[in-house]
Amino acid sequence: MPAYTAASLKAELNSRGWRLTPQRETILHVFQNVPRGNHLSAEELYNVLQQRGECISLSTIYRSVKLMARMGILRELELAEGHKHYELNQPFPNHHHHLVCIQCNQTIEFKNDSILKQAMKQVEKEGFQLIDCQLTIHSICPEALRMGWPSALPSNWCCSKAIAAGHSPAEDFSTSATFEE
Amino acid sequence: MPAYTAASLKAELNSRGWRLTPQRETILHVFQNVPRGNHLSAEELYNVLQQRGECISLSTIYRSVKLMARMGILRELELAEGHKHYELNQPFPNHHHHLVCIQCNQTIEFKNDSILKQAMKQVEKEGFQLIDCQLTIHSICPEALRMGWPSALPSNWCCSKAIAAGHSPAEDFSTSATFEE
DNA sequence: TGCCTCCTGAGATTTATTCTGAATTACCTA
DNA sequence: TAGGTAATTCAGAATAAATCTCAGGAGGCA
Repeated sequence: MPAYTAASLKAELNSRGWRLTPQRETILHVFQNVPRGNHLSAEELYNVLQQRGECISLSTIYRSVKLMARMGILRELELAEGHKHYELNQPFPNHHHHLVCIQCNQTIEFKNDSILKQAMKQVEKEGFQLIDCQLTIHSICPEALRMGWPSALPSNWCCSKAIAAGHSPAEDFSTSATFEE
Repeated sequence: MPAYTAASLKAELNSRGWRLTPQRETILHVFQNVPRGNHLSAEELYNVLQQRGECISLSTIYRSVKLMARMGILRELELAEGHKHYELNQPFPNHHHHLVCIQCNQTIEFKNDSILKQAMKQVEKEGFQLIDCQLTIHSICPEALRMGWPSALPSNWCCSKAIAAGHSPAEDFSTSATFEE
């Protein structure tokens, strides 16, 4: 899981019989410049690209993102309900896991090297080859608990922290994807 | 995460303002009698129930299964592509995690108590309340590797082990759900 | 440079999941 | 134990994420 450049992406693709296209390069570039802790869905990625004047069709985005996940370049996350998110699959020391509130979708990243180690041990034992490992913790955030979760809360209730962080189930994620460039 | 009886399920539901219905009881009963290592999708659960002469509508199944996942009775698994699977959320010593081949969807369950411990530590640190924690390892199985994954394989190729175990992407899971009763 | 594939884009299509509204029923209280 | 109330169910329609199709375009290798 190295930090890909155009050249190394091309090498990796070609070695598997696939091709480097401007679209694939652009998509990887977006993920490499998303602020830490921000994951993008296919639709969000589409919007980000449109805002930058780069138009890549949704089909291509879905195809590219899935391809890169299979290659181990991206990881496919299942955090919020209803759609997948993607982020760079980073090696130690940036490899991390997710703690999610199932009420408001608020997500906290955390690092724990021993988890990756244990996954590698398990994979080796079975003779498999590791692509990615994700520990996802489903839980309830403190604010929801204080509000009397679950009986007192409507199913779309969202805590203030989650709204501030852009994790609200109702909110459009596309605008939260700013860049560090 | 106790072993639920009708009475304890009722108590748990009522304490949250929800009701015990025959449908919910039946659904829980099915999960309690599925052979170990078998997860069911909503559709598969529907078929299993039909085969047993119990007819519960798909809407109800989706709603019940989601409700029980929120309660921590079931866990929602994202193993194969395209749809979710559910299984009982079991406490130590039956709590387990999944190793998945992303080529053929073959799934291996494994136990590792330290993962749950570390998740609990993390949850406590953030003041959250644990519902479930899942370590999902995405990887490539030995047979796919021997066959020259990924370049030499069509995207729907499935290894023999996975077909035998009913993990084939193309296969209908519904018939594999037999009971121990 | 040219050929052979693979890749892209636009839009139709698929399919898991949710929504809707009327009828039913579980639970609480008297 | 009966009755009121609000949750729940069912059937089918609706939604939306993701995939498929196919014609035109372009990357990679000889």
